[in-house]
Amino acid sequence: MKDIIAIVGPTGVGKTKLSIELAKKLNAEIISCDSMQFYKGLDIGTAKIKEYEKQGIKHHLIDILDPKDSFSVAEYQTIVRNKIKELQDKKITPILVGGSGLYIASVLYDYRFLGKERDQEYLSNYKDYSLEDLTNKLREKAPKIANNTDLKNRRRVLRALEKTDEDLDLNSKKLFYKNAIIIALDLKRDILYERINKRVDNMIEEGLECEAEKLYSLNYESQATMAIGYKELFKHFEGLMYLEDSIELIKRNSRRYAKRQITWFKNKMECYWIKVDLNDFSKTVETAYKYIKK
RNA sequence: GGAGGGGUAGCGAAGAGGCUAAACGCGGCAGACUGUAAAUCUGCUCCCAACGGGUUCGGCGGUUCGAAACCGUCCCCCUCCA
Repeated sequence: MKDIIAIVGPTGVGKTKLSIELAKKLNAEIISCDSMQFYKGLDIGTAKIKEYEKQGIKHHLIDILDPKDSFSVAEYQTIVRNKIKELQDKKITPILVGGSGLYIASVLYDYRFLGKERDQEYLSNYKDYSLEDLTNKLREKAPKIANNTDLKNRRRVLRALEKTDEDLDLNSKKLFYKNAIIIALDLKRDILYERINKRVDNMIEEGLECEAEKLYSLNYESQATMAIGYKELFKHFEGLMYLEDSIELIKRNSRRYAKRQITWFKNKMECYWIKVDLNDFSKTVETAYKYIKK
């Protein structure tokens, strides 16, 4: 029997549904691993679970942040590991559910955040530097780190500039929890994409535009405002785009996101993959349950 | 019937004699990613036994050392006039 369960997969496969079904069978509570569901007010666009859908199952790490707050994986790791301990002490099985690969990996694997954290002020010094300038600077300052950095990625190069050699000595291949299981949900690509498209239409019907407008009116630039489903509508609010085009963009970005998620789970984590049975979801639940009991 | 505009890879769209298997965007695929991660970034996408070869830019026929680009002709589409 596994004592920590993670349910991962691309957006729109049915992670939430499976997590509830499993939690009902186990003495379990759910910990969200969704980098956007942390934020209050981002409900429709992040497909946040609704109160009645929870069916009495306790959820953690949802609505813990204000949309203008910033957050980091390192903080997340600490909070969640503490939360896991707390639940286990109470003999409750934690089920981690979400699609934010790095966040999940940071908890489940032996990720260590030893160096300096990101420093917005420091980074702003380099605002006007070209990528080339930045790479040269990095090569000069820390050649070892430069060799381990994607030098075509401006954001990475910037971050690398504030890294220390401690960051190089990282061991993340090992599971942090020995008895954890990662279940990854999957669907045939075209079916997944179709579902994603439909889900976006539903979100619009449920009032995503209104929700986005509220976020927009805060007039903040933060991690939350980069969420898919919101940033595209902002373009419409700014008069740069027709509503229909914004909606299409949301669909496109969601599809691309799903694809990136699949790449991550396939290559960065060791998962038990389950093809979701859309006609008979109980079969999917059964399969997952079997893996957990092993 | 007359006058214009146009037909380019899965789609949209550049290209107007050699540097073009053909920009760019979309779509698709693969990948990277340890402190912004729903972010950020990279590669591939005509066909093949593929560091080489084969077939392309509506059809056919020309001009030329050389054409997607020039000429003729035919087919199709759009706009306007009758």
